[in-house]
Amino acid sequence: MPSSPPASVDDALRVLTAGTVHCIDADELAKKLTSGRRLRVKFGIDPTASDIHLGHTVVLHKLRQFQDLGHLAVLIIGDFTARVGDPTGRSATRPALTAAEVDVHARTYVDQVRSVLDFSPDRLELVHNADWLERMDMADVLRLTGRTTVARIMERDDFANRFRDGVAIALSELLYPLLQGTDSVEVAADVELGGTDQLFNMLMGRQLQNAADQEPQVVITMPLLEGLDGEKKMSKSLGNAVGIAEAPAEQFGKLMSIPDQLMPRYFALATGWLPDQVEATTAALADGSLAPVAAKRLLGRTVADLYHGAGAGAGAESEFDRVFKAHDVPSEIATCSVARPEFPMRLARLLAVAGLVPSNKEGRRKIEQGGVRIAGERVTDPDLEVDADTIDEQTLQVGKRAWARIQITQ
RNA sequence: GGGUCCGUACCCGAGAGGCCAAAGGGAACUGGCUGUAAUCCAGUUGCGCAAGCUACGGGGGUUCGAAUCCCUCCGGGCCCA
Repeated sequence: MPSSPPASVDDALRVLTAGTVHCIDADELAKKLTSGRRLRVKFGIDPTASDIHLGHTVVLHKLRQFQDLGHLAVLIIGDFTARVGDPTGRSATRPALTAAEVDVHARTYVDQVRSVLDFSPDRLELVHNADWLERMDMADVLRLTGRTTVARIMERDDFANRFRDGVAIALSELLYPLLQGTDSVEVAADVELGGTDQLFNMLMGRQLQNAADQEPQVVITMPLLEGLDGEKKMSKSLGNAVGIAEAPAEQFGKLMSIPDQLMPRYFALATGWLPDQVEATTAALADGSLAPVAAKRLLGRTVADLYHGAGAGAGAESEFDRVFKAHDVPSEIATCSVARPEFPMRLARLLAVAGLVPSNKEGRRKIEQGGVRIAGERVTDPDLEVDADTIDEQTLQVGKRAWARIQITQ
């Protein structure tokens, strides 16, 4: 994936600023790069959830680009801040997590980050912000909170909106930007990366670094990637996310379902590609030399390869064709064992027993809607009863994506 | 401390004693079409084979009948101090 390091500062700048929304500011970044120093590039994550999806990788890929250019990624696990809860984008106070929950999340998180970042010791520093935040006493807190004003904090949209709409804001949430800023001082960050929603917090880092007589960090924000619906930002709770730990076939299929106009965005933000490749692909798509369906397949393969190794994408693609073009059953489907005395049984119920539908009633509905097949043959009678011998070793299908093979026991 | 408002299905949200298994939207699901698990169009969406059962924050009450009225508890918002 990474090419050889660009020779000049200009080349580096071009790569590093590609796809960014803010870079505050570019001149400072150029100066830092010109110094020839290995820059300390901070990225903080709060382990409030453990699954990383493509939305999270947008910033991670940018961080990787810094690493590939010889800089040091300073990955901050926000084990302390996770307990406060980042108010960003929240319309309500985040539920507090226990230290134990945070710890579990942090471990899985780091495991998944390995697939994007370079974990060589000279390219990555991993720290936990509880190491310094937990040690602060009341005097430290007063000193810290004295560095900004209520008006300044309330400028943040999240806070302003919630205040205006009469939604609760916990006092601790107001402190969040200060904590994140403190992290920047502690790790002496040269650059901080984050999503656009982090702009305010990251700028607070500059302010605090100034106060601590440090050279302020360059703040770089990346866009928030839209989810599969193409509307809302990708988030697991909205159900529009592609997890990086998901099976390749799942990733491929999900990516095939994104709206066409979203493809350039995903190429730019979710593939880890360098600007040249992104531009070439996007241009080909625009001038018609790359068909939309081919581009989407390329996207799906690229992402699957990225997280499951080269070849995973091709495998996912052929499986996809098998199931959705040839309407064949998948190469591997779950087997469901049912005891012989249970039969004869209504098919609607069997579907529920096999876990293909949540209830008998739903099974009946699916049959009425023409969504149920036995061994490829559509079933139309919602009251159909099946007996053990005819159903043994047969494949049941509900809709386009759910199968089970029935096996009779005893 | 005082006042006041709110809590409805996966989410948002209407309903203000019976016509309420509960409008509408989102979401999801099924079918048709297709380059796709896209778009578009149509349909479905508590459980039960059924009689029926459970459900509108929890508990209790009024009533022939309660999501709707009363009491109480829990959770939350705002205002005044």
